[in-house]
Amino acid sequence: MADARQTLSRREREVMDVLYRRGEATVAEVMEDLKDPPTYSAVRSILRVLKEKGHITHRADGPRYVYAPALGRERARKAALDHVVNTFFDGSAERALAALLDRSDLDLSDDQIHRLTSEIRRAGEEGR
Amino acid sequence: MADARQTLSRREREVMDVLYRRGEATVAEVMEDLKDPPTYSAVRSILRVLKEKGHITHRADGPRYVYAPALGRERARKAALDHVVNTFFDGSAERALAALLDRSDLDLSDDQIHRLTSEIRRAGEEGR
DNA sequence: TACCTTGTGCTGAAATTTCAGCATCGAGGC
DNA sequence: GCCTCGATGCTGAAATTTCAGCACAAGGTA
Repeated sequence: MADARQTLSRREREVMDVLYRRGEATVAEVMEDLKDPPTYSAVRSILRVLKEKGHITHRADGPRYVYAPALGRERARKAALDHVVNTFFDGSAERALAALLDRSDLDLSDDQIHRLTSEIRRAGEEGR
Repeated sequence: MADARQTLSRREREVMDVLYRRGEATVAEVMEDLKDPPTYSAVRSILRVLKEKGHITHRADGPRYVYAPALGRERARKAALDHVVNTFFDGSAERALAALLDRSDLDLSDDQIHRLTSEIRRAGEEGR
């Protein structure tokens, strides 16, 4: 669902971002990654709410819980890209591509260039 | 600022997204674009808060106000892309690129393929 | 002029979010 | 066996967000 993210509060979003970045995380790990972390209890509280809302799942790892996003990373990636493309690039994936290519940290090796080039070509030929 | 977005509440974010999408908008236009809009007053209230926080500016267009993001679209685009790349693609612009190329709505013409190919090549050669 | 429409400024309260504290439970060391 | 550490479940209150209403101003029109 594309707007699952939309319904999240500020803290909830921050926590979800951590989970997406790490894949899964304990409460302590979430706290580490929050730029201005509240208490342990507060983080747990937010995780509980997220669990209730169905945005995350948790499994027991020995004595503690490990939390992970309920939505697969693939779908989340697509949703996030969609949102950015629609909001900031007039829905044009091409423009988003161009902006990505402009990033200063994009250091492409010859191999990568080759691979991307053929991917672009393939996408074009398939008429997708 | 990359985390300007982070400090926004849910509604505030929704409104900011509308403004980024449209470039600028009146209160009525913002309402149109909100998927589940509250009253006119409520929207205005949020805009006032956003203005106080410095996230938006407004200019008078005849009898009414037209609101626009304070941060230029270019910077906002970069920040948004950065965030997505860092959160969902392990900081790898290449992976984000690949995901973008995978989008079903990316229907590249030969010209576009050509242009993108040379852009990628240029980026690689420049060692950026 | 009187009136209607459409906008703004401001206020306060409902609803939600955010947070911390307390009680409890299990594992491991002494 | 007992105690401590580190975890969870739960509760309630502070803080913020969200929202709607009211008063007022400007422009257009009969």
